[in-house]
Amino acid sequence: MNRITIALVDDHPAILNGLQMILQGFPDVSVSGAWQNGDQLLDGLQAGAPEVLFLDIQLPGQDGLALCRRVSADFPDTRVIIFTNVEDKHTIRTAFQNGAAGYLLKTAGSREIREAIDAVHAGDQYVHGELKDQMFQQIIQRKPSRYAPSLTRREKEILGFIAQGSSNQDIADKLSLSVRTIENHRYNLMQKLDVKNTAALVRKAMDLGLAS
Amino acid sequence: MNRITIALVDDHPAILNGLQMILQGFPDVSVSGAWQNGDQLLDGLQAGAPEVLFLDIQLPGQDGLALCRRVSADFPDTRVIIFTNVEDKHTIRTAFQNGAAGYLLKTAGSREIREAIDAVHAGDQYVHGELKDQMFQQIIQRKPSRYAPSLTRREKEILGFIAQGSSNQDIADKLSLSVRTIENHRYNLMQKLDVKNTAALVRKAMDLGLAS
DNA sequence: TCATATCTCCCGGGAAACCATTAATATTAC
DNA sequence: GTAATATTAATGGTTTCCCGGGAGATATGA
Repeated sequence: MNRITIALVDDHPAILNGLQMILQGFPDVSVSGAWQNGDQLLDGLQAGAPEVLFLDIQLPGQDGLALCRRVSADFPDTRVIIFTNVEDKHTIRTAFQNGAAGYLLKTAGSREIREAIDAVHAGDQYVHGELKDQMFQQIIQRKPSRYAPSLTRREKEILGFIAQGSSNQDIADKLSLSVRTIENHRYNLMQKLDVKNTAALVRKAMDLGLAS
Repeated sequence: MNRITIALVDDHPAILNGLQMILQGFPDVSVSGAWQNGDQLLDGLQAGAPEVLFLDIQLPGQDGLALCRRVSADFPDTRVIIFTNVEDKHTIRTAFQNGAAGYLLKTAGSREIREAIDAVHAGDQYVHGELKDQMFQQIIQRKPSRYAPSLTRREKEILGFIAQGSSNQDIADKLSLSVRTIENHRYNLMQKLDVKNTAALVRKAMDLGLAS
């Protein structure tokens, strides 16, 4: 019988081992490689590409998504499952755009790993149920992400105006405040959200669900 | 043994009958009402509220979501499952904001109906898997809106950098171009998107799906 | 009530973005 | 191979934002 060949990439040896352990529990699966970074992966693939590749995208000094793209392009028969803790919309979207076939959070258990392997091996897309739930919750109750810093009422209000494209002067007029005050709030907002200009502020506010 | 009391509202007799048929297949469930519009529902509830209510929100001449809100407020012990074909984000969001406990598409089979009943009866939220999948697909394959003006390759590239929070200088360095050139592209972008500052540019780009 | 957080407003200088136009090259497309 | 579009870049002036500090007023809550 043909066993499904699987390879793994993760910079944490513990996770690499843990995942390997789970996979060894599947009789029809054989692990053909377990690497800790992109270079090892690319080397290893020369010796033969696996049918399924578990890829962490938070690798030190490397862009895991670019790696995914490269592997998908160079080894079209290899189905890549992103195996990570990253769960923001943008990363997920980019992953699939870069050729990923599946997306699993590291909270996944043996059962979900099994489902993911079977799905992608059959040519389907697989998405972790937990992830779908989270996305759904984000859609239905536009609540700020739990990673969002807490903003004061005034700050939220002003952030809303900024995200709508109002200038400081506009906001000052609308709220009957001094432009200086708005400038200051804006400055504080950038501090709290850890960004250095308006573009990044708007972007991050939207990503975190702080602006509609 | 206490059977779960369930009532139904749908303006199509066929669906009403079909759903009732499925529910009769569950031994621990008893259908306490089957109505064709909101008025009948409100009358019927006077005689005793069910534990679970299947509610279509496309009722002739009535706002099904408002009905959902009213029932949820007046009969807090009744768990409402929206049973409909409507699957747009806004409707779904409003449904849950109006007190819905579950959301099922009419494509649901006996098994999903069973799951939905059990989930909401246990106090959990239930969302049709098909719906979650569709929402997820919307998120990951975001194509530019058809209302988006056409941007040149360079413009898209630069818009991407701007949305990430890069300054003109940053972008100029990365692309080995003059800051003047970037300024110019940025200006053209604002013209094309009809906005007057960076904040609005980023916002609009995201709304139109031009920036990930 | 007293402390802490928030909101308001100020200064001032430097940096960046905004605006409108022109124009020389590249690239495509027909 | 010419016409249309895209890309690059410039001028030069205007406006807005960015930054970091301080300081009084006003809530809010333990």
